[in-house]
Amino acid sequence: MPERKPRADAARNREAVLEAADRLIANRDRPAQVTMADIAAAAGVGKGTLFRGFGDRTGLIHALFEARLEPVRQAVTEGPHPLGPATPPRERALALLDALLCFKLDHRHLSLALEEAASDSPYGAAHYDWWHATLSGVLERLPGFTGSDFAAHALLAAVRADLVDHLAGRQQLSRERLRAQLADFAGRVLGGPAPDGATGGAVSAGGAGPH
Amino acid sequence: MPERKPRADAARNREAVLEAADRLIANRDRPAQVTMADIAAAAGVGKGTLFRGFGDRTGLIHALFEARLEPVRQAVTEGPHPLGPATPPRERALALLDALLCFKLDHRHLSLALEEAASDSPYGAAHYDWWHATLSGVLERLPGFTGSDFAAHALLAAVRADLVDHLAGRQQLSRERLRAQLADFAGRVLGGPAPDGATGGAVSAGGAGPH
DNA sequence: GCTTAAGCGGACCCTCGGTCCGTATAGTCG
DNA sequence: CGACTATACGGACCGAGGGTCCGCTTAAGC
Repeated sequence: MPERKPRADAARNREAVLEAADRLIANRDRPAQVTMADIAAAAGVGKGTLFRGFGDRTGLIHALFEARLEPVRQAVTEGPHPLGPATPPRERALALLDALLCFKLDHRHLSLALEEAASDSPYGAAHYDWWHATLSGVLERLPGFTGSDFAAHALLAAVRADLVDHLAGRQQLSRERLRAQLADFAGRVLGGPAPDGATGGAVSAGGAGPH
Repeated sequence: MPERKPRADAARNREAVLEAADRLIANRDRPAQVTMADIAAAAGVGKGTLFRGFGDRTGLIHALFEARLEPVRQAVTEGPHPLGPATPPRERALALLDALLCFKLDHRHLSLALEEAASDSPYGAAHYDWWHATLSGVLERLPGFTGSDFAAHALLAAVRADLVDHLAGRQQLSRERLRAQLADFAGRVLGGPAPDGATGGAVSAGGAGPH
């Protein structure tokens, strides 16, 4: 295959851009306020470099999001107990949702930016499909559970970035309270026995986790 | 109060603009493709008239949405059986969600436009607060139901325009199938007895309803 | 060191939301 | 019915921001 490895300065610049974008988005409170020119300036590169490396604004945000999400994804596909594949379905579904919620709380602005940058809504973005497939697959393994496809969509909708932002930011709902509410809600959807405690999921990298 | 009634031509133009916007949004498949200039041209007025009458793009879409939603709102606040206030909580909650889903299906592009036009996410828009307050209030009357505030948010998230659009449009899920799935999901959240049939809610105006 | 192609960057372009102000007219009063 | 004025019209204009282009720079192989 024609995979050519990029020049050293290109790689360095790519990192600088991602880092600058992350910082800018995290600091301004409306992600739309961060312009491509801002990012280029903050990273110390020209606009051309941004667009050559990422295609367009959506591509840049997407790449950044993907990079930050990677640890969580890893924890889900091959990680240890609560998130990993060995966990029994009910508990794992709750852990997945909790981890996703924590991630969105920890990367509030970035997640928000991703949703509003998505040219055609979050749906159709690769990472959404992945979450949906994963969650849906887990639900399917719950004995007697039906409609797992729609249920997965609906549960994921409950942790959408703008809703999370609205509740945590505008309405000052604390992290713990939010997690508890979500667990309560999800538990009801999954049916079966009430959980005997907090789910405690979430990966440590990037600050995600109970905090 | 200084409520002056508008000049006749102003009122006529206002209607023309709403009508043109509705038509354009419904026909193009990405609402963002419809520009303010397009709408002005289609309505046979100048851009100035648009902005004078509605403030900005968000205001225009909002006004249009509000106008189309009015019948549903009416049916909820003072209408007859399934949607009206006299209905027992569980059934009414299901009817509300079903009506909202039907509305979003019937006004897919408009709802989509509203969500992506909202300067700061759907949350914080007046109509969302109204739906949330209403649904949350209904849930509260369910005996033994807890966390109705969050549950209302989560349930409303399940019928967000872009998700509905994704399922109905991109994934070709039929109207009836979608309604059944939602009813199933919501039923699980509400707990209690399984419903004995379709909820059948939705107002007739504007084409909303079982179809 | 020399060559070369990968990479750089910022001037430039275009679209689109939003503004402004000179002109036209609906509504009113004598 | 004609004059007067507040209201509204509309399109030229503006600024911002995403995205492009091309002459210059420089890393990397020989």
